[in-house]
Amino acid sequence: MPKVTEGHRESRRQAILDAAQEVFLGKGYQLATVDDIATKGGFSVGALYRYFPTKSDIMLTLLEERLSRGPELLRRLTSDRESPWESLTRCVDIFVSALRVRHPSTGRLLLVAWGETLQDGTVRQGLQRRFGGLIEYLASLVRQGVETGDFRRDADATAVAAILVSLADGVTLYWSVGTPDVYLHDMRTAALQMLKAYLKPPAAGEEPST
Amino acid sequence: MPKVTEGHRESRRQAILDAAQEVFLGKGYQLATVDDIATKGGFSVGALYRYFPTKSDIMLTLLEERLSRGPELLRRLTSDRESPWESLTRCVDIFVSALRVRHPSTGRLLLVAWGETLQDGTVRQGLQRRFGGLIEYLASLVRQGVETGDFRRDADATAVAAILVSLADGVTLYWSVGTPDVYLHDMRTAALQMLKAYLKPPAAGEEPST
Amino acid sequence: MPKVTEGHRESRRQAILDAAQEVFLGKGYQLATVDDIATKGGFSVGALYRYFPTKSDIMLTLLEERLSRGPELLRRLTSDRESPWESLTRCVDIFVSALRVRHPSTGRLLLVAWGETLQDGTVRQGLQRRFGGLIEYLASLVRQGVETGDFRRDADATAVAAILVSLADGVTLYWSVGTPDVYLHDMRTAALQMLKAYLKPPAAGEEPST
Amino acid sequence: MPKVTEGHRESRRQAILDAAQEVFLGKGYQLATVDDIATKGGFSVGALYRYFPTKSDIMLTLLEERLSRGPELLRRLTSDRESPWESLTRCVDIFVSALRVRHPSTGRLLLVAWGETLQDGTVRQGLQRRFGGLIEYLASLVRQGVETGDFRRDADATAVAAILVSLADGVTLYWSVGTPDVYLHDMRTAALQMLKAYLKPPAAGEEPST
DNA sequence: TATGAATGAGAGTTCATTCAT
DNA sequence: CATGAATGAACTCTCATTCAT
Repeated sequence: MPKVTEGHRESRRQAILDAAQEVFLGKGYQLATVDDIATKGGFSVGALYRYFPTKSDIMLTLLEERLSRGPELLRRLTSDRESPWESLTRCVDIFVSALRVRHPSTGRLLLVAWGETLQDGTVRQGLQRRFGGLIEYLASLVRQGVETGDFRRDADATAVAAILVSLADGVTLYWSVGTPDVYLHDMRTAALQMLKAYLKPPAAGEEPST
Repeated sequence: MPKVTEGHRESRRQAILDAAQEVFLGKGYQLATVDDIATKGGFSVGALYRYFPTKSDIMLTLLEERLSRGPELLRRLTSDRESPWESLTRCVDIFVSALRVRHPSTGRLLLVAWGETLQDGTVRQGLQRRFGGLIEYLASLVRQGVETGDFRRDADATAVAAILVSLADGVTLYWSVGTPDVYLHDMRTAALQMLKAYLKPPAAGEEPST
Repeated sequence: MPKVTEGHRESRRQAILDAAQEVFLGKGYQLATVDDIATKGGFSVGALYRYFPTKSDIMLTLLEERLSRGPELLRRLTSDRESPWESLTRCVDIFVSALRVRHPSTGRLLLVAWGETLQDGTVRQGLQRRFGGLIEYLASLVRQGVETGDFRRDADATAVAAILVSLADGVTLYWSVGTPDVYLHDMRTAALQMLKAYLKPPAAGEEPST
Repeated sequence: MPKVTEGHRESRRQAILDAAQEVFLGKGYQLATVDDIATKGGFSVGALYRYFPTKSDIMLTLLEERLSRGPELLRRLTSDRESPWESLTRCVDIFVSALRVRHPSTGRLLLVAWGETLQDGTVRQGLQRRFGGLIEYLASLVRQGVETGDFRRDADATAVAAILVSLADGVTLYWSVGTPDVYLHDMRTAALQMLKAYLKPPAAGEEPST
């Protein structure tokens, strides 16, 4: 029977993760010190070490709990009854709104993770698993469209999916870093147009969606 | 007339940059020590500091000399007399072959640079400038195609360019890290097909390029 | 009348000492943590601090209650009516059997205590008091033998006693640490022979004991 | 070709060992901090780490270079042409004078080493090897005396040697800690008398050596 | 000029002790 | 009374940078 409720413990854990994320977003993982995190969160270093055995584990947990959930999240938000094309569109929109308003910090977190990729194999694998998960889902959507006859018969589902994910991550990086000339709205439009032009070639004359 | 010829000095400088790059690619910037670099290159730390005032400057120089040259390189390799579409295709091919055989290490260098983005504003600006340069050139190609009537009239040149560059960088990251399911050849084909379908909507029946 | 019986309190105290001793024997005093002790004993750190004000006090108590009792114990076990020589022999035998079967852990405890000697004056004094107590008793036995004419007249009681105790402690250390070539039985025999040869020089031919 | 002479490097190394020894003697290994050592020696922590990879290595080196040389030292100082009995006497005298005037700090070093015995297997093995070395030499002296007929035929060489070494170490500990009632001179006399009475039983009347 | 030993601030982590529950 | 989460000073070790030789 724990002295402190499980809920308390969990909220504390989240507070640490919040503080850590905030600090990491500011100066990256390597330059962030454990003291920074403790100070930001308003607790002592010792407290932090009751919840995570090493600084690295905090990063890994962040990656697992706040970054790698992407694929399943996307699945949940789109798998209602809608056409594959609508689902794809929704995915793109979810991505854009997540980046812009919903979870802008998650974008920066991805940046932090990429930064650790060379020095920490676990981070690398985490990112790769996330990539795999996203690919898989998007490819399944494309394949579905091919099967229903909505999409061109020779569409390369995996390649398209890989392109979308790579593009999304590339955009995320530049956006997270405040690059000028990254106009999410315009890029969304153009990307969807390209996708549509490829997947649904105009048998008859169709005007592109906005 | 300097005691040591300018040529000698420059070759030494390049040796340092080579050693540094090699080390950075291996463990990232933060974890690489100045001793690592000196050891790898076979010179003393002191020597190193005669050429670069700080460790950070080495990184910055690498970024400037080996990463930011991208735009002008692309320009040089494509601005012969060819159609905008041929140029775009060439750009994609150059990218793929650079990643795969020509300068695979440059891909990893980009990864290193992204990692430093959060902690070093200069690196961030370097990447953004590179982005801007690439965008500008690619957008100009698109605009040219629109003007010549090769491409659809309402094509959003900037958005398409931004998409291509973001995609390229996204692919570079995943590729540099050895992610499975990143098949450059298939992605190249699909991307070109999408691009063509968008820019050159089939007035008549055309088969996609390989 | 205390809420908790004095007996309960005492048994708890002993449980703590037991746990502490076990942990100390394993990794020494400095490396043993208070948590180690609490975990080993199955109680909380807080509980521990209700019985002992500091970690150091546990060590000191162990020293006092389980190490410094040596002299009086020896006294009790030998002061029956027997000749001084028999008493000395008994002392040696008690020592050997204590080391080997009775209280082998006490030997290791002595080792722990010696380790703390440099950093803790109280431990040092405890060991010295113990030394003094043992010396005093053994010397009294020798003196007694001299008075009764059993032992050579010019025997240096204090020196012999100091030799015996130093020897015993030296043996204890090496034995507790599992040193090869420490054969207790052979050493006992040889030591007694030397002692006898010195204290009871053969007026006539006598064969050595054991 | 080293920039700094090998001699310089070695003297620096010794300076570190000296400082470390001094600090260890004062507060033991565990409580001594690396800063203590650096401060005592007048150099920076960093310098220290150029010569020894860890704090523990300093201790180990001290053990190896300043403690484990005992056996060979003893050998060198006694193996001239003299009778086994003279050699044994010399050993005892060397021990006493080393303790008292020659290398009193080595005695304390032994104490430090004993303290680390429980937490560091390498230290333990070092002490055991030293023990073995001493035993071996002393036992060989005894055996020699038996062979030449100087000593009693049934003398147990190993046991006697083990007794002498254990006794010496026991005495060293108590002496190093400033225990009252440890009179080296009297103990030396009594010990030699006991040894002689045992090894050279008076066939004819002999008076004991001083 | 080149060298690499030296510096020392600062990193991650531990743990004796306290105290709200 | 018991608990065990929290504290934070102190520890060992690293590494960018300097500078005597």
